[in-house]
Amino acid sequence: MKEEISQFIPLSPATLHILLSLAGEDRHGYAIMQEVARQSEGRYKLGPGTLYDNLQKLLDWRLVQDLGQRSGDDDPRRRYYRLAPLGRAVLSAEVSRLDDVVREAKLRLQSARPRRA
Amino acid sequence: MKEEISQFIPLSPATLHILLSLAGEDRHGYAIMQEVARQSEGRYKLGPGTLYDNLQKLLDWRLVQDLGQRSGDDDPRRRYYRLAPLGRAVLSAEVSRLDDVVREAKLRLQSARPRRA
DNA sequence: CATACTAACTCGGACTCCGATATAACGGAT
DNA sequence: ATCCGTTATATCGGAGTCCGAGTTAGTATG
Repeated sequence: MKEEISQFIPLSPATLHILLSLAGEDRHGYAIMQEVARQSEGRYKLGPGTLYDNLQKLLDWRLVQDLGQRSGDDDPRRRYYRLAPLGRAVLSAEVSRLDDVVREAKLRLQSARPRRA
Repeated sequence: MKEEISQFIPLSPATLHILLSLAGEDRHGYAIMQEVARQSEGRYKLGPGTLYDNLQKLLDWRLVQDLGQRSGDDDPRRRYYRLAPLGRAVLSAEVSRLDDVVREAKLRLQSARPRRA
């Protein structure tokens, strides 16, 4: 189990943002691109190449499920994706790792600063 | 200046860890590998290929300086590297971005339960 | 002097990134 | 009806990156 999760870590920035955008709700590809841009306030933008490469990889790894079309009056072109339980576990492990990295980095950046109040 | 920094972001996991390992003190290549393994408690290990590809890139970008050999009774094979001021600024910006990502992710992971079909 | 470790570095194949491009359905305004 | 900007999925190929295996050689201890 633990090994299953750790083999996917660390996640590339693109992969991390895609999983994160699916953590709150199921989304279709175009919505993932928009959500990633929104979440990062435009600091990070996903092109279609990166998105679909990653989505394919995530489907192969079973971190994400393909839901296909959604019923109702929804735009029938849309293909929805859902974060699978394993994907959620991987995202969670990666976030906790990054949390450690961020804590460590803050210490280092603060203590070893060139003098200046 | 802001643009100068943002063009390097996001950093790949390898690049981030190398910069972070240099934030506290100057290190030679082998020590960077050991420090990255130590910092991540073995969860992330850098091979020499990744290390030297990245180091070359960081030198080209002037985020890191090559200090060459250190004087004294130090092992003369060692080549030391130092985090340049621009590198420190980039690391700082990336850490602050990751901090946002981590905060957002924690919210998403706790508020949204896995759904079933 | 052997052998384990330290140290820098190269190589090449696999993998990833990512914009340009293709295709087409949608929605609203003429 | 037809036009047009947007929404939407997807592929392609070049550039860039990852990364372990291997090379060479100095160091340190027994």
